[in-house]
Amino acid sequence: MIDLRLLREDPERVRASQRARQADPGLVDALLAADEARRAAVTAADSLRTEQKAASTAVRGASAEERPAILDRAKALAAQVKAAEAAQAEADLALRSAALALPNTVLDGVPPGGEQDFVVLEQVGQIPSYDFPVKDHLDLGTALAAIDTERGAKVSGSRFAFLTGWGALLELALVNLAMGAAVEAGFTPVIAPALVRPEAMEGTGFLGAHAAEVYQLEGDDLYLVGTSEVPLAAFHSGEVVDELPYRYAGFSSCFRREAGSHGRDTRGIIRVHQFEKVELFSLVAPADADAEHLRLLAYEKAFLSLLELPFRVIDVAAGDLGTSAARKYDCEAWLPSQERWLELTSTSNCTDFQARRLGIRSRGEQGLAPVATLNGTACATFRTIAVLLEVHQRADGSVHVPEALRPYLAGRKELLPQ
RNA sequence: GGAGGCGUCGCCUAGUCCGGUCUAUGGCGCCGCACUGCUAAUGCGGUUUGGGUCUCAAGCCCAUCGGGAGUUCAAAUCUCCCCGCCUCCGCCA
Repeated sequence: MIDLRLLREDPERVRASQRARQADPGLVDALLAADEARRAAVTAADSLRTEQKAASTAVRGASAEERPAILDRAKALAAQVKAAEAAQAEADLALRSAALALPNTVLDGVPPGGEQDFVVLEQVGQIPSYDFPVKDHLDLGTALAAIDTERGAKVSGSRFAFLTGWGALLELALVNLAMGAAVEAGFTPVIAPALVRPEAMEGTGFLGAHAAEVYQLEGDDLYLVGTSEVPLAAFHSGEVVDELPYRYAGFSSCFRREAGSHGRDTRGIIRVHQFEKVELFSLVAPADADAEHLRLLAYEKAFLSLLELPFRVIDVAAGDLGTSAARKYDCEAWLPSQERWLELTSTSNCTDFQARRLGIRSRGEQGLAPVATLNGTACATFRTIAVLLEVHQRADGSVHVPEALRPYLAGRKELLPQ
C-alpha cells in the first residue's frame, strides 16, 4: 500500500511509475477519487456523531416532560449516524480495494518496460564450455539416482519430484551452507511456518495479481506460502520495532501452483510445485533501504561464488517487478543444457509498501512511521541443484562438488553415477 | 476435539456483576521543566494509536478497552461470532 499523503502531493510520480510498469495509470486517479470520497464520508459521519453525542448526553439530564422530545431527536440522529456510518464503511472499503490494486511506486533508475527490458549490471565468471555433449540436470540426476520425477508425478502429479540419495543430501547441504553463511553475516536464523493466515498473504502483496499462484486450504482459511518472505514479513506485523535493522534468514518449504506457466520448464526440477528455500529478510529505516538492498545483493553474489557458478546480475525492469517491489535485482546462473541464464536468486526493495500494510512501524522524528522491508533469496534448493549438476558435470556423468559444500557431503569431491 | 478462565492507551493495573462527566484509574518506564555544585533524590507538567479539519502550527472534531457484528438515545461494561493466550481432559509425531 502506498502512502496516500505522498499520492495526494505528487500523483504524477505515481502515474509515471504505472507507465514504467506498463500498467494502468488510471488506477492512480481511481485511488485519488476513492480517497476524496472517503474523506467526505468521514467528515459527514463525524459531524453527525458530534450532534448525536450531544443529544445523547441531553437525554440523561432531561426532565420528565422534555424527555420524550429529546429522546425522539436522539433516535432520529442515531438513525442518521447509522446511515452515515454505513456510507463511510462503504467508502473505506472502496478506498482499500483501490489502494490494494496499486503496486509499489518504482524507484528512480529502474529500467522501464517489460520482462525483456532488464539491464545487465555485471557478469561474474565465464560462460562454461564443454568438450563433450552436455546432459541436462534430469539425465544427470537420474544417473546419479539423485532426482526421481517419474515417481514424483506418480505420487503427487506433474512438477513434483523426489530427491533421493545424494540429491537429498545435496539439498540439506545447500540449506546448511546458506544458513551458516547467513548467520555468520549477522542474520538471525528462523524456521518459519509454511501455512499462514490471509492477512499475512495479503500484507505481503501476494493476493493481488499473483493470487492464482497461491495454494489455499479450503477447510482452514490458510494459505501455503510460496516463499518464507511471507511469514518473515508478517513476523513483526502490528508491532513497533526499534533497534533497527533486523535481519532474518528464514527456512521453509515453498509451494507454487505455477498456474500461468503451463508448458514452461516442464522437464526436470527447475520449476516445481514444492521446494525448500532459505530467504533473507531485512527491516531497516527507509533511508537505509537502498544500502540494504545492495548488501543483500552482495550476499547473494557471495553465495553463488561459493557454489562456483557463473552468473550475471540484472536490474529487473519495472513491468516485471512484483506488487510490493520498488526495485529488484536478480542473479541468473548459466544453464548449460539450454544455453541460457536462469534466475537463481532475487532481491527486492519493498520500501515501506509491505510495512504499511502489515503495520510494522518504528519511532522516528516524525513519530511512528512504517519501516522499509527487503527480501532476497539465499538459496532456493531444487533449482540450484539443477544448475549445480549441469554446470559441474563431467564427460563421464560424474559431478564436481564445490569445495564449500564438501563439509556437508561427507567430504565428497564428486558425485558418481550409480 | 471437549470443559473452564483470561485479553484495558510501551509494561503492570483499576473499572466490567448493576450501561450514562470513563474526556478510561494508579504505578513503572519515558520526555520536558524546576531545584540541588555532578547522569541520584524530590516536585511540577506531559506521555495510546489512527483519522478528519486546517497554508504550517496550535486548536477543534471523530474513532479506538483483542477483532467484528448486534441491542440501546447512550457500550470498556449487555448479546453473538471470530482470534489469541492459559489450565484441565482427549488424541497424536
